[in-house]
Amino acid sequence: MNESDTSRHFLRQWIEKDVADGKTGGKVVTRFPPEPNGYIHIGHAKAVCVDFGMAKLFGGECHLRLDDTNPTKESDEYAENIKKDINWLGFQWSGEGDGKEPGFYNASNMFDKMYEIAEELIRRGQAYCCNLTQDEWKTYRGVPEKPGTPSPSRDTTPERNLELFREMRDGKYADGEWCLRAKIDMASPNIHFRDPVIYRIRHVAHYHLGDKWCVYPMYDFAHPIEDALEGVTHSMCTLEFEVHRPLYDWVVDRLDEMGLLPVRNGVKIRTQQREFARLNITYTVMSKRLLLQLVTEGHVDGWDDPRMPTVCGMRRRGYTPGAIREFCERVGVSKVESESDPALLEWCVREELNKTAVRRMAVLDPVKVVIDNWEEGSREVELPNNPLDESAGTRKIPFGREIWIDRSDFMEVPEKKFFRMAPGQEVRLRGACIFKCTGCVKDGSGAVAEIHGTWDVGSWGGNAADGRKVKGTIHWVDCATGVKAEVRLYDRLFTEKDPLKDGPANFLKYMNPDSLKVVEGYVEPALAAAEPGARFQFERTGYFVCDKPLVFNRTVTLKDSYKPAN
RNA sequence: UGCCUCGUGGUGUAAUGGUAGCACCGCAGAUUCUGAUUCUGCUUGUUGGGGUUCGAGUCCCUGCGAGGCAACCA
Repeated sequence: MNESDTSRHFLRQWIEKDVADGKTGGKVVTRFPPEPNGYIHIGHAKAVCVDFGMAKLFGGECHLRLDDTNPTKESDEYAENIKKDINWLGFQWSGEGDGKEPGFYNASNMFDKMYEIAEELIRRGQAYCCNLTQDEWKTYRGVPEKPGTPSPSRDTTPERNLELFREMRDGKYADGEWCLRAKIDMASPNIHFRDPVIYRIRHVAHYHLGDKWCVYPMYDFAHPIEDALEGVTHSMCTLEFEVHRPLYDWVVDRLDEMGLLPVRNGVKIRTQQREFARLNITYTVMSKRLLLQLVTEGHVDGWDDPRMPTVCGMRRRGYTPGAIREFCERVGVSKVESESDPALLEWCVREELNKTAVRRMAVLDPVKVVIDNWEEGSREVELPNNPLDESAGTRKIPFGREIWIDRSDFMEVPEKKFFRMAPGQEVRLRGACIFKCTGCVKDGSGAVAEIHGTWDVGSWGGNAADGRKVKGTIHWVDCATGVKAEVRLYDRLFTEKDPLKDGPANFLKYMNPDSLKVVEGYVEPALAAAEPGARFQFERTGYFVCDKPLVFNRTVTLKDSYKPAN
């Protein structure tokens, strides 16, 4: 799918019109503005695809901006990993940048400017310092149905406000003692217009600027300034910010009055915000807070646990950047809050891996088969690395008298339409020969310990000399040369479609106890050389990625239309 | 309840006043040395009621339902 085929969703039409109307000054500029307070997940990946995707579609640029205006939760570890994950997804920020790195910005690098703008607002009588406590303010702000009450400080003179604000900046006051409010409209039905806080005191070191500041701007003040001053034309965010848009526009209006809006090719660039629905996926949670809880309480092995919906987790699970992008493309962009089916994600990754992943044989639940009429020694089977891609070549696999097969490929008493191994029934051993089971021996507990049978000596390579058909083909690993490997079988993290149905405090009870099964199996010799990150299809089983030598993580199973007869 | 937003098959998404389409899921069949892939076919939909119009998923009114906002978080 190329750009021109992508959906003409409402954001795209919005930008198209602005371009046609000449509002962009010849360049569409978007931005992806994560707060470095956690790892990005598949939900952010959708935003990344939208923000970077729209810029690319219109030949513009997308800035990566770390929205680091709240020092209490942010860190460099998060910042670095966010950059790594975006790159891995296949995107590169571009544009001028606010330092050495093109396209890269920190909101915090604009703190000086924001502070100046705040002072200017004070001078113009559009902001004032307020020392109401948060509890008091609740009462003053009131409820949406009725107008609020003005703060007693609302009419302080600009001179006095300037003095107070500078004292705030200089550390004269404790956290929460004073704050700076925009002076807008205490009667507005939109709560965000009732004199919102735009600066608060935080005696906390910033991960990036150290203790340079003890006052920090609020999102509603900082974000439009960042967008406007960076020359962003189209600022896309999620639905919950819709109510903030009038405030966003208010700030941009003030910048306009101050003559601070940038001009490109003679066109004044006025940033605009639009909102789209965030991505939700059933059987998982997407909130950073809850993901953090899973990590810190040890319910998973870390942010990159392959069961996590984080980008780094999905990477370890074996998902490809292309599959994730395809998924984001296919779920589309709209304003309807919806829940996507994980089946679509799985389809996307199978779709890609089917074309690209190298085939190997692995037996995950081994039981031994002895070929009683086998001559001594071993032979070699040659199989394509990928039957869909001749250029992938072939490999040779040793085959001998004793092989492992999967326990589920044998039934002592076969049900109808069981095309695999069963006494008296012929089955093809993939690439090798036709085999007829003669019986099995059992251990003390009654479990099958060893299967016996004979091979059709005229069928080497897999086809019978007389041309008779064999319905079933199963995979195998040669006992003499097969290699032991650890395989992690992952399943969905939650058993409930909506793990939050009883509220975020109770989601843990819906965790899937079988979300991880570790098994030891045998894999064909070629897999001993697999390097971390290499992806394979284990034939008839699923797609797997090498986590470390001889350890494989299951990305997704193969589709399986075999249904056991009740 | 004040304001804002949104309702199209099971799920996601098109149709921008003119034949309700696509994809995933599901089901059935064909092919197959992976019960995979591939191919073919099928089931299922415009939130209710009024109105405007030759014609309404689309425009208007009114119900109903869902979500958001009321942090010195983003």
